Order: sequence, then structure tokens, then C-alpha cells
Amino acid sequence: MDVRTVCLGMLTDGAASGYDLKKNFESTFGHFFAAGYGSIYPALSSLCDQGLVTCEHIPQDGKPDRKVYEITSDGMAFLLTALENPAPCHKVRSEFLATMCFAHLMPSAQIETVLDNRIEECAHYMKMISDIEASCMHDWPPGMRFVAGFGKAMIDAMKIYVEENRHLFREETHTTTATG
Amino acid sequence: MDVRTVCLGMLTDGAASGYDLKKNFESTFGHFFAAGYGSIYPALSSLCDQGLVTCEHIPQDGKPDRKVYEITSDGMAFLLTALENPAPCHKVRSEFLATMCFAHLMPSAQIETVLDNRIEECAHYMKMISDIEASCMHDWPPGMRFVAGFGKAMIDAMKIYVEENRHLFREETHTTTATG
DNA sequence: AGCGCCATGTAAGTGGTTACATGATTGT
DNA sequence: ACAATCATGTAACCACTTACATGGCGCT
Repeated sequence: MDVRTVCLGMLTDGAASGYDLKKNFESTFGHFFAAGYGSIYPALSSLCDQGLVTCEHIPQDGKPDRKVYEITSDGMAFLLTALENPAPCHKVRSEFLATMCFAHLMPSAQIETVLDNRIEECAHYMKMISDIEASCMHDWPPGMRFVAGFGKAMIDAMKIYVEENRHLFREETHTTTATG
Repeated sequence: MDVRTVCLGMLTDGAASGYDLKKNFESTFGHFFAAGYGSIYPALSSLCDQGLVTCEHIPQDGKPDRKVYEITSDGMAFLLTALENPAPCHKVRSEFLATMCFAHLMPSAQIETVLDNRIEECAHYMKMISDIEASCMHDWPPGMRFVAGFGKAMIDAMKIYVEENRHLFREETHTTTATG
């Protein structure tokens, strides 16, 4: 599933412009599926070329035409097929964990900073999801509620793990070396 | 931080071939930093060109020369600089969550399958990390232990969340609609 | 006077994936 | 016999990122 398919999915919730979808990507989808204008606009053009969406040009003064996209029945069929993947992936790419693997090469102040910043980012995402949840929860389908809760659960687990295990990087003194 | 830097980091643990590093990527680093031969071999060549690693050609019969790479002091300096990033990212790209966002468009049997497969993959990763942990824990620096524990904590949180919230996709009957 | 929001897009670059190409040895 | 392990690499491709290009409106 690529940005195109996710855009298509978002359009099932109603017609929208690329700009609108970007806000969606920043808020609701931000923590698990990032996308910038550089992928959204070309995605919408390509969907339009293939007849999976239609595009209405709404003139505005002083601004470029607002282009409002709407999903077609072909688009809906395409989306439904894409959703048939029985084992969609969930990938993590973590420079944070890669860095921590080599923590023994770093000064401890540096390690502490990295850990502090990670906790801070957890707080940031947590607030983000809670805000969105508070404002949209009522009109969300169960899937969206599941996804928001998922995000919160994972961020919470991350924060707690980091807080409870950062001590591993301090006293390397008198560990009983225990293997198990 | 890219594959090159991670390869360089792995070489601080001792000289190794591209093939050796791949096994490392599959096991220990697999759940948060994937890489295939197509990125590892070019990465090692480029590191060699820049003098960040040296390469020893060890002839073998019936097989291509085994090329064993070793980190240089320049390489070490480069790595240390790369590790100075105070806020290394931790990115998630989840087709799973994207799919769940549109669950209301899917037949419920399909949703169940996706959820079952996710739980299965959790079990797979959990086993993988536990196995590696069991065999290497003793000679691991604290960072590696932190990372393995992190992986387990996250996978556990994921599995529990999915199990405890999949009911959201069943009875849509008589929810009291409560917002908060 | 300056920032942020609205609103669109392109072009070049990056970084990684997938498929291909080769081939002996060892285990079942 | 057949599969897996060992062992290397390239070339084409893909998807996304970053930087650039444009510009009025409304708020402070």
C-alpha cells in the first residue's frame, strides 16, 4: 500500500483537496504513515489519470484553483482490492535503536540526551493523538478509534520502557554478570 | 543514519564480510532496521572507497573470495560523529494501521484475518528476539540488551492491544455512543 | 513589517528493493 | 535428487524526500 492508496482511502470520507489530505497526513496518519506534498500531489494526479478519482477545479481569487478530488466507483473497487491483503506490513525504521546499539561508544551525557529527546517526542505524539481523538472521536468509524488507541498504547509502552531501562546505561559497576 | 553507518557500527564488534553482516541484519537488527544484499554490498564498497574500512580478500575454493572488512580509525571517527545526533528518529510505516483505518469498508472475516496475522507476526518476532537474546546476551553491551528489551516490550504491547481491542470490530450494536 | 495560513505544483536527488547472474559444498 | 548455506555483486526500478517556485490574505 502506497501513498496513492491511502489518499484514495481518505477520499472515501468525502471529497477533499491535496492540501486537505496533507493536514490529514500530519495529524491522524502522521505517526504511522507520513507523506509530504511531493508525494500527495503527484499521487492525486495519477489517480485522476487512471479514473480512480475525479477532479473539480474551484476558482479562487489570488490563490491557485482549489482542486477537489472525489473517489469514483472504479476507485472504490481498486481500494477494496488493495484492502484484501491479508497480512499488511508494519515496519519500523529506527535510527534511535541503531544508535542505542552503539551506546557503549558514546559519552554518557550524549546517551542521556538521546533518551530525553525520545521521551519528549513520545509526549509530543501522545498529545497529538489525544487532541485529534478529543475532536473527532464521535464521528470516527471503529477502525480509526482502534488506530488511535494503538498509537497511544505503543507510545505509552515506549515511554515506560525507556524510563524504566535507561539505568542500563549507568552503573556498569558490580553487575553479577548473570546470564539468565 | 543509513545502512552504511549501521554496517560501520557492526564492524566495531570485529571484522566481518557482507554475508556476515546480512545475518546480523536479519536477526538482531531485523525488527527495526532492515537491509538486503542490494544495500549492504554497495555500502561496504563505498565505505572502502572512502577509507572508513579496509578490505582483506580471502581466497576460497569454489566460492568467490571472502571479503573481510575492518573498521579504520577514520571510520571510527566518522561513526562517532554520526552517533552525535541528539534526536535520532524512530519511524513507523504501517500498512496494517492504514488498512485498519478503512476497516468499515471491509468484510469482517477479512478484518479478523488481518488481525490474526498481525498477532502471528508478533509471535514470530518475539521468538526471534528471545532466541538471539538467549544465545548472545552475556557478551552484549548494555545498548544491545536495551534494544532487545525494547523490541520485546513493543511487540508485547502490540499483541496485547490487538487482542484487547479487536472487539471494536464486532458488535456495533447498542454502543451508548459515549464521547468521553 | 513579518509570520503563518491557504494552495498548487515540479525537478532533482536519495536510499533502498527486486531481480538477475554465478556456482561449489553440505546436509536430508 | 533437492534444498539450504556459503558468497559475491550489478542494474533497473521505485517510492518518497527536499528544495525550489509562486503569491495573496489576514492577523499581530
